[in-house]
This record gives sequence, structure tokens and C-alpha cells, in this order.
Amino acid sequence: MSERQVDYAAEQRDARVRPVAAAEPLPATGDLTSAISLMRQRGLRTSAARRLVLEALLAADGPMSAEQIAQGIGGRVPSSDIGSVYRNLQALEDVGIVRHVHLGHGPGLHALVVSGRREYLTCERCADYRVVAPQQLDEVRELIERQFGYRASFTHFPIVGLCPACAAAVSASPSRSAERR
Amino acid sequence: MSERQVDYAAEQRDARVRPVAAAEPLPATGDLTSAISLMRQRGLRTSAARRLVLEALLAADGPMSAEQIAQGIGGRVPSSDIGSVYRNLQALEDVGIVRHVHLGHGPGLHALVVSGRREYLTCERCADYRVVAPQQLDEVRELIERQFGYRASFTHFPIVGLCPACAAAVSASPSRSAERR
DNA sequence: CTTGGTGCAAAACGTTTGCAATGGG
DNA sequence: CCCATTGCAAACGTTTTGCACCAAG
Repeated sequence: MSERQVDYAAEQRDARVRPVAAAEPLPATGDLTSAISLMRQRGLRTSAARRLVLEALLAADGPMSAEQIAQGIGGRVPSSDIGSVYRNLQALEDVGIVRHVHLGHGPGLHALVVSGRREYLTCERCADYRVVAPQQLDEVRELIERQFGYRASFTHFPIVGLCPACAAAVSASPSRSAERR
Repeated sequence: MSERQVDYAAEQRDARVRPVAAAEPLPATGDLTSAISLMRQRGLRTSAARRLVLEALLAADGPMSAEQIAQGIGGRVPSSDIGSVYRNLQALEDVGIVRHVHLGHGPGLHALVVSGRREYLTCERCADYRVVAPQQLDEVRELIERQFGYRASFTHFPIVGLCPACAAAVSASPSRSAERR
């Protein structure tokens, strides 16, 4: 267990903008104005690009890619630079307003932390996903911890598998399930 | 559940080279010669580049990145083109000889399917990982299936969380655990 | 001889970064 | 007025692909 692996987790100690204590409860962020004031409270300036990110995230019905955010709401709102979008997502995440999840391959998906943490399950066949509250996974988490000592989290990386429909479909015709790439 | 998402799982129905039935047991592949004959059986030609991939994988003590494979064993063996390495890994995976896993960010890691499926747990703080046999996760899998209907698999994407050491470290000083990026 | 595989190079994709200009507090 | 933030473009790391040549069967 030494140099068999690249060193992810390398410069992971570079907190950036006024880091938020791990478990600090987040005020509800259901609208633009409160999102913005929350942002300002946490030390971030209010810029147009930043506002755009928050607006997109607020308007969204689910986690969004940076690309989608950059194109503006529904593609009709003034788009902003994707580099800035990434920087802003990073800043907002540092400050505890945004989180992102990696559902399979493809871009990371970002969402507002409206009312606490969410965890994800995703289907590797149809790519659909399900959002659940952390306590729904506590039993699973405890079982894993008891068995392996790992404290699992499905916030940043989801539980991957087959959704009920795909599981059924695959059982019916096991013609090489999927799990490609 | 419609166009909110990119279409991963798109052309996932393009089986390529003589697909292997999902649950077909794999003969032990502990040495080069048997790996090669297995490969030929499954419809793949025997080329130098292919042999090199198998050799690297056989010599490895754990899953390897395409880059590592391309540089040859220990970096001293004749290296081959990385494009070909990717194509070969794909071909070998299509045919059931190789599998890959995504442990966090960074490149996918490939391994021979020597004696059945393996599943993974990985730490998002120190990036270390643990390999376990599927049956060790059956209880977890059952719990998840009972609760959500998802048939989870930790073969292609691992269980992510904090390893025992990091969990302890974080509990001691919750100075912004990690989970960056 | 045929067709699958190779090497090389370019491109695709998601993401980060350097830099000079701008605008928020 | 200062410095956080921007837009643009270049660069990055990983993976895919187009193409002409080569070699396994």
C-alpha cells in the first residue's frame, strides 16, 4: 500500500474561502435573495456571474452540470463563462452552499444545499437516479461500518447498481446486462 | 426523468466481440499462456501489444491505469501506444477477461478477472482502498435491495467513505474533513 | 489474402489555470 | 481605491477516434 496508486487526496488541505465547520447547519436557501445574503455572509462578493449560478441552481429540478449552468436557465438566459462557473461552484461549495455528486461517467452535477445533505443511488444501466435523505441510509451505513470499519457516504459518490426496472429487465434477458465503460 | 440528464447509457447496446454471457464462469487465468489461449478462444487475435497488456496486468499487485500499462512492467519493458492499450483493455473487457473500477477521481483502474468478481471500498480522504469478495457485501446488497429495490454492485464504482484511520482522524479534529472536488 | 490490430496524431471531454481587465465593497 | 472576480484562452488529464500501414490467421 504505497506507490501502487496515484496520489489523489494530495493538496486536499488547501481550504480557501472561510471554510465552514463540517456540521454547521445551513439556513434554508429557497430563494435568490436569501441565497445571496447567505453567500455574502460567508465572505463571497455578489457578482453577476455568481448570481447566475445561483439562479440556475434555484430554477433546476435536480443537480446540474457546469455546462448546463453556463448556458443559463433553459438556454435562453445570458450565458456566462464556463471557467467562471467552475470557479463559482467551487467557491460556493467551499462555503457550504453547493454540493456536487458524480453519477457515473459524465460531468459532476451540482445542487444547492437547501435543507441538509442528500444521498444518491443511481442505475448504471438507465442512468436514472434517486435522491434520499441520509437517515434512510443509516442502516446501510451502520452495517458497512460494523463489517469493514468504513464510514460510507453516498453524497459525493452514489450507490451504483441496477434500478428495480433494469434489474427486472436484466433478469428476464441476461443478454449482457450493461455496465459498459 | 427525461432531458435533465446527459444520456450516459446511450450506445450501450453495441456488444462488440463475441459477448460473454453475463454469469459465465471464467477459467482461472493465472499465467500468460492460459490468458492468451483464453483470449484466442474468445475471438481475439494474439498481438504483441495485447500480450504486453496481459503481462502487465499479470505482474501487477493491484488494478492498473492505462498509463501504467502503456509504460510496461516497472517502466523498463518496451512500452506500447496508449491508444492501443485503451482499445485492448476495452476488447479484453468486452470478452470478460478484464474489468475496471473507478476509485475516486483519476484514471480508471484495470485488473484481470482471475477468480471471479471483486468489489471495492475506497477512502475519499486518503484514497486507499480495500478489495473484497462479493459475498462479503451480500448482506449490504440485500439491505439496499429490500429498502430501495436497487441491486447494488461495487465492482465498477466502489463504496466511498472514510477508512477506519481517516474516520478516527476526522472525529478527532473535524477541521474540514476532506471530500474536495 | 483478408480483416483485425497497430502506431501516430488529432480531437473530444470535463476541468483547471494564467493573465490582464473590471467592478464590488 | 483595492483586491476579488471576470472573460478569454491555453493547458491539463483521461479517453476516444480517424487513418494509413502491418501482420495474424
